[in-house]
Amino acid sequence: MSKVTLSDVARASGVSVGTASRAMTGRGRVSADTVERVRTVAEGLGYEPNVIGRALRLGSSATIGMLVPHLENPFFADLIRAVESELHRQGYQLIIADSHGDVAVEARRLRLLLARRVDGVVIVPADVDGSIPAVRSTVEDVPLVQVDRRAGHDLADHVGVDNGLGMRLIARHLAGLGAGTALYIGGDDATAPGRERAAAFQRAAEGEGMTVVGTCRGRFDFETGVEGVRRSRLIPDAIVCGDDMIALGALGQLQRQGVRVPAQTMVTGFDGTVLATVVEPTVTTVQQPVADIARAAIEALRGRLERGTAGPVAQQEFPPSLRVGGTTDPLHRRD
Amino acid sequence: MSKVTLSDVARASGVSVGTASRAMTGRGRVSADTVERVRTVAEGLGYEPNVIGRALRLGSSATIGMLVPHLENPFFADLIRAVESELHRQGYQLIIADSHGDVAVEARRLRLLLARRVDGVVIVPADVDGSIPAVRSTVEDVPLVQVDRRAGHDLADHVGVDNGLGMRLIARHLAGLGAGTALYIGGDDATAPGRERAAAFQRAAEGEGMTVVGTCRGRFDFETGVEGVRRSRLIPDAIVCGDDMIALGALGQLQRQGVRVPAQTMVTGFDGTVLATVVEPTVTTVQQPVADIARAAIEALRGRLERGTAGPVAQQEFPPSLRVGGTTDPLHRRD
DNA sequence: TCCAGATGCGCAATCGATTGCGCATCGAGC
DNA sequence: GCTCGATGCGCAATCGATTGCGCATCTGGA
Repeated sequence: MSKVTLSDVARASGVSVGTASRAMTGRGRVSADTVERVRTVAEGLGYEPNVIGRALRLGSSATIGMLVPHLENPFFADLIRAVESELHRQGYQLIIADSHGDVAVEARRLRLLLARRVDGVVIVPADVDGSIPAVRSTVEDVPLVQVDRRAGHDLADHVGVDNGLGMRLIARHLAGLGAGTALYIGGDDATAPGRERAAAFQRAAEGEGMTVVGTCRGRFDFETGVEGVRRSRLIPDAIVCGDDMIALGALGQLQRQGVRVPAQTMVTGFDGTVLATVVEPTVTTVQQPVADIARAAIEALRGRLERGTAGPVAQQEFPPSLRVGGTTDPLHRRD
Repeated sequence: MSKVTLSDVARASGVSVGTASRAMTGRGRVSADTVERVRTVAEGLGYEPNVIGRALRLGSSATIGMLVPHLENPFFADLIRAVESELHRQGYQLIIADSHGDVAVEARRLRLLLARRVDGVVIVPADVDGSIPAVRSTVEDVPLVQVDRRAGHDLADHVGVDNGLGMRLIARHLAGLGAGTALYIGGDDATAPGRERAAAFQRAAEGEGMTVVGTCRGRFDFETGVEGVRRSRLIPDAIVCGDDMIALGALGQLQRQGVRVPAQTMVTGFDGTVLATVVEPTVTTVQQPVADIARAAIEALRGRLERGTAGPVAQQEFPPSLRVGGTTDPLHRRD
């Protein structure tokens, strides 16, 4: 079936391989007659061009590699989905790999992607510092764009969300509901969003006259949320979390401890994943503009593909929006 | 960097390309001396073999393609992770693709994987009937193993979970807690697990003397769980769900309607994903032996890689286990 | 009728790695 | 000293598709 090669098509059409190639691609001088004949034969034989052969000759594979730290994080699944649909619109394919949040694995996967001659790389770096060498060496060879997270500072193009705005939206919302004290549970300094969101909420809270009564930082996962609540002596007016996974962990632990949400304390997440909608009460969160981010990332990649990998590093941040859920519902605020 | 080719290495080592190749692979007759010299030079130049060139020559790429219907379903993320780690242990790479549950997309993605000359395919077919043509034509060209879901019946190797046992575990557990009536909310007949689990629970419930007072079938997602609860007039002793996503939807809707779980009704899921642990109460579920399934799938694939794609179709089912959570906690059964 | 230019197509090189074949060299045995 | 076998390595073909070059044919204009 898929073992039909161009030379089979050529033989069956009575032309040379070169002519058959020209007929299929439409490039070069071939008669309209021949084009039609060859294409008909190709169709009849079920010919599918061998991507490997073409890639070897052209030095490009019409393929982009994408590397994320945790496939099981729904936010990254959303990102992948958005990037994939954007790429397919442009005739590219996507190879997905998972670094398991491990810098060494990440470096290995990057090398494998390069050996596979991907035309470009979309990466969510595992660690803001630890990923620097891998990103730096990759960016010399192939167009690369960082999404969401970032390694180093001006290492390579980056597309993300405006974390400052996101946290201001949260702080304003909470303050508007009368919150005066807040606990922050978020990602640690190993990732750029971890750093930025923590700092951004601190500033935003101050701007709104709220007091941050505690902070807990760890990985972006449920356990961090659970731990953050467990360690906290007092229950503040609001618990602001660095992402939705943490928020779910925190919410669950609060409920286990018999704390009513939003009556006794409010909870917020970040990312706007489906997770925030599957619990009761649903979680107020910051909706990331995933489609915009994906589109901008691909555009940056294509720009470098066409204009060369040199050129100044570009950083883009898209504005998120607030998605209000039951965890900050004023109607149940004090029942 | 990665533009170093074998001929560069050969030139720098003062040998021919052929000898350099033999030195790197270790196959063929080369002196230990030359091997060491060439490898040192290769290392120094940062040589990475070009997978494309090698794949073209060898007709194989040391790569397996994996196609799942919904990347955002944590169960499939678990499966991918398990398959990937098993493959890496054996020196293979994994290309992941998402069919979005669409049979047409699935067929296209399969063709692209074949054009990319993957050595084998691991697939979770989107539809038990609709996926038949795509699976049938793929299985002629390349080793293929179906995981979790299945297309047709004896079309290709399949590795999954013993749905019958899973549902018997659930039924026995619920009956042991005194449940006499149950509502079943699960996947529809578009997937094999959807069919099997529904039928299996029906049988298992009868076996335990329970009455199935209602059934709601749809896609494996949150909405189905929400709908199932919303449509149900009465609240039975237990609500048994076809997977964890449905269970979360059902649980959330119950809580919105003010029904206390497990006090007024119990809820169970299926798959044993992390989802079941992030809500309060945590969900009782059937833990799939994901690692066993992945290992068996790869073993089946390798078997066909070595012994040819012919041979009888093999079907394997692994026994799951019960993971008890708060949704069936007897201590809070009647408070 | 003849020539210039255009058109159609085959030939062969090319991408990078692998491998069968054959030549040259070396050592051992007689 | 000669032969035989083993060993080391280079040559060139090969995988499949693309493309520059050049030959042959055709067309139109003078």
